[in-house]
Amino acid sequence: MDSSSTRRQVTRQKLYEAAVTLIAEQGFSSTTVDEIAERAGVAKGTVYYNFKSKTELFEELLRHGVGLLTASLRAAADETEERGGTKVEALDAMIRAGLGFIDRYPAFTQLYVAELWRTNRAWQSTLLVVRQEAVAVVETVLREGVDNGELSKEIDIPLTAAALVGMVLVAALDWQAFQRERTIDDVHSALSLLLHGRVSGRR
Amino acid sequence: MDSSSTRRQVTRQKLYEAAVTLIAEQGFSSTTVDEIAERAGVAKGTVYYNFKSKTELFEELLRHGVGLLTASLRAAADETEERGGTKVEALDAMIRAGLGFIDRYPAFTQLYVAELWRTNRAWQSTLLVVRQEAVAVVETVLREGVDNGELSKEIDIPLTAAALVGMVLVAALDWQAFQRERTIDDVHSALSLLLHGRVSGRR
DNA sequence: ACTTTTGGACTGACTGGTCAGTTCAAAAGT
DNA sequence: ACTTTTGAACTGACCAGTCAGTCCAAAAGT
Repeated sequence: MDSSSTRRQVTRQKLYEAAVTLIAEQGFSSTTVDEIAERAGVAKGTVYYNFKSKTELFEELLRHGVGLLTASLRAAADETEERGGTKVEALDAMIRAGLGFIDRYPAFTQLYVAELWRTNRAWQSTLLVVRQEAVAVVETVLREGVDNGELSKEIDIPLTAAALVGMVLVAALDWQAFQRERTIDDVHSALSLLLHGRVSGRR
Repeated sequence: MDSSSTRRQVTRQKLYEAAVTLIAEQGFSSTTVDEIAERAGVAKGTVYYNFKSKTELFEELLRHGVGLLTASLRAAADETEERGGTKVEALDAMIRAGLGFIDRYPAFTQLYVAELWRTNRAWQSTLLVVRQEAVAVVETVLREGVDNGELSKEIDIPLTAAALVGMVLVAALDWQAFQRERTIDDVHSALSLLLHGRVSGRR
């Protein structure tokens, strides 16, 4: 993460890690600052020395995590681009990147989904910005695909982007929570089949 | 349940309605029983006369809501069956039914998604049962479709069911939260296009 | 070399408020 | 007669945020 490994950075990182799992399991409100501090192996005061409030800690956590996700999606898209792949291939690569992210940071994903559609919460505006960054990456690829004729002009870009993201998110969380025995490749090919429209039996 | 007393049922219904919107907005832990009672226009004592605890109220809410959803999905599937429609048509009808449900009970959907993948919570077992009921309806249709050759034998039924449910859920929540101007038909056709594999530009 | 000062990082007991759940006598509803 | 609801007061656990003080390594002073 942050290259300048000052003492402070190390502490913040420990706090992120402690907070993300606790909040994913219990939700924001029923996770106490004492718990976070204890899990991070740090005194409660340290939390407040490093963050203005419990909410601010959480918001920075969100920014941090979504930053990692969008970076990973963009990398997948760019890499396909460089290889001269099609846009559908880019989408496929992004699905895989998304699954990889969720596999590596399941707690973060859980927490993100749980908070995303809540209204009236302190961090709504942060979430909105951060969501748009992630969805925009998918929308861009869809738009390019429509422009070069590879994708149907009929598609509704924002809605399709949302549906694709949702498909990946929910399938992956379900996999993590209820179907642990599957491999990431199982999940990827199930989603790939849907993306390529090969669910109905023709061919 | 106790079909005897109508008065009690009315009170419980008012409490469900109050609780569902408040919890969807704020989450379970930061919603107080006093708030729920006030919004329902009922005394606090009444809450505890009708439910053992705040948690129990919430669990019954979950059961109640998912009951409505599965009933609506099953109705859509059965109706298509009776009309002699194909399985893909049944899936399409279920997507529409799902969207209709989310449109009618957005708060419930929000709350369900927020809680579904949490681990270590009091009501986890309730959620697990209730989730399985809903997903099973989709899995059944997929299985029948594979059996009669209408759907590809390649598909992984549990994963595809999860992905389809996720697609609908997330697209609909996004629609409700961020793209209110769209109609339910916009959303339905975007999802339908995906289901039929007509995203790639061929015809 | 040696003492002293500085300041960033951390500590943990404490405070003030909040909230689930209880109690109960009286009223309302059926 | 009986079930259900009311309303308001009360308890005790719990928790976000505070703050006076500790720790320590490196800089400054002698």
